[in-house]
Amino acid sequence: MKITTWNINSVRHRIGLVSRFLRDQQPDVLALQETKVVNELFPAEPLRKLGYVHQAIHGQKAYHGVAILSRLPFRKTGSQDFCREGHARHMGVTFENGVELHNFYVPAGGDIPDPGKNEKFAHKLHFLGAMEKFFARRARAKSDPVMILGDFNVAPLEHDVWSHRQLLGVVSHTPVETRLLGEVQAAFDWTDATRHFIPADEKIYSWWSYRAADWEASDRGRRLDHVWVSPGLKGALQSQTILKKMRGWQKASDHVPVVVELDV
DNA sequence: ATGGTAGCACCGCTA
Repeated sequence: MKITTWNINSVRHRIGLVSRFLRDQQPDVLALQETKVVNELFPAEPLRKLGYVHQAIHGQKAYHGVAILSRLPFRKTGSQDFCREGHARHMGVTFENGVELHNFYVPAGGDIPDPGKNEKFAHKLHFLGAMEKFFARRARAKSDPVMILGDFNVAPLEHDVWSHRQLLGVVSHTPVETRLLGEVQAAFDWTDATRHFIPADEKIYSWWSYRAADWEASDRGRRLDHVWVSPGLKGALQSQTILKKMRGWQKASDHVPVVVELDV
């Protein structure tokens, strides 16, 4: 299975880029975040024509929104309420081969890393806590084939950001967030597919701000997008790729896709 | 220390 995740920052604005990506990469599955569109206006038809006839979409007007597009049929689909604000931030599917996939768009959390002063940051911490609880309590065995992916909006490791020291106080890399994401990871013994293949002391990013004059020259990125697999799928990991060059495409999203191949 | 860009919806919000 070739599985991909991409924060698209408006699927309607970038439907041409999505099509190009699907033609180039031919993934079995594409999980999108920030689709920014209600289900009725989701561009289902062009994606169907490319072979992605199985679509589990969960959108809302203007903000957030997630979708799972697949060439492989689903046995089951559904979105859980991890989000106390009622945002469209999760979609889950189970494939016919038994692999279960959860697509998350974790709240960005605003600018001030203090849950007492910033309600958006409090919400982000609550959402991560809900993820931790969901996987800590779930009945399904860790030996089962489960994966979670998406825009987690947290860069957990020192070399997931361009400057660990300068970002310790910046939302996405604060100790409270990285500790909490670590608890989510420990709750199901998840393996971080990117770091399974890329050493922890090597810098790697999936997001570069739109605000840089030259994103590539300054290279002040962060690794916010993740693919995690259960202990039952760890042995099936074949490769991971972060498609940095796509940040340079015309009309690019500020995030690039993460591609993971599994032998299942 | 500041402000820089982008998308959507509406003249601000979220990222």
